[in-house]
Amino acid sequence: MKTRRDVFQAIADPTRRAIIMLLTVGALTPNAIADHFNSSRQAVSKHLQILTECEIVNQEQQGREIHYHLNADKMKDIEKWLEQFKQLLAKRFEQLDTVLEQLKLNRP
Amino acid sequence: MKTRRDVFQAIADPTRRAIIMLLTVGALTPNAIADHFNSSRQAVSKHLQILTECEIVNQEQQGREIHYHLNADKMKDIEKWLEQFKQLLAKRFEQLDTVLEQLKLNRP
DNA sequence: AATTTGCGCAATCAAATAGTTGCGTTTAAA
DNA sequence: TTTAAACGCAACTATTTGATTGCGCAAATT
Repeated sequence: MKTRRDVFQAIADPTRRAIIMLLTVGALTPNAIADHFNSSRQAVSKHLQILTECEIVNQEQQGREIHYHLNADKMKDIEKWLEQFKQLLAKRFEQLDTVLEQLKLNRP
Repeated sequence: MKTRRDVFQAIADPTRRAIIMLLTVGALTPNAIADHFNSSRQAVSKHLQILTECEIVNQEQQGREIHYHLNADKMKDIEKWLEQFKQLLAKRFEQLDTVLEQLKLNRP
């Protein structure tokens, strides 16, 4: 398995989903984030690293602290995919409609 | 990590996302699905197993063939989460708006 | 009846993940 | 200046994942 770094990978983990939610409110440091969970700082740090690689999060150094900002725009990738899916599904139902329509026409 | 079986896990893999897309058009057998990719039947079968456990897909036995149907409803779980996220984000901007509003009021 | 086809299942393997522990570095506080 | 806090990074472990191979069973085909 090649290491994938995309939004879908990012949100696959429940802790990361929680971190994303946390960061919607505002930028936080790894310690601040870890305080909200039962996770250790290092564990959070690893997730932040992945989220950074997925470009869902940016770092901002402030003195000895690093503030992690959410890049909410990246979440649109999920929306885009969902939209594609829904369009395909709609088309499928259109086809079904066509079939049903034809059945109606052929009725005696 | 306890094995999670949720929609987020299901869509984390690109092959599984492709399978989901394929199944929007209609139910297919593992072999039929495998024909659309460079994946082997067994590899596809494993993904189908996961998708089944995630309840994104249902099996329907027809003789010696098994047709895999998409349970499109399950995809709403993703939408729900995205919606939650967007609401949180909106609230954040509301707060920002309040702050900006106050800054304006304090202007000379 | 013999063969082929479609499939699940188990065993196996390499790579990735999630997590921990233990550094070292830089910045801030005493 | 010494000490403490906030990190990143590397090493290490257990667990999961994605994929392959080979087997066996049941349903079609011949």
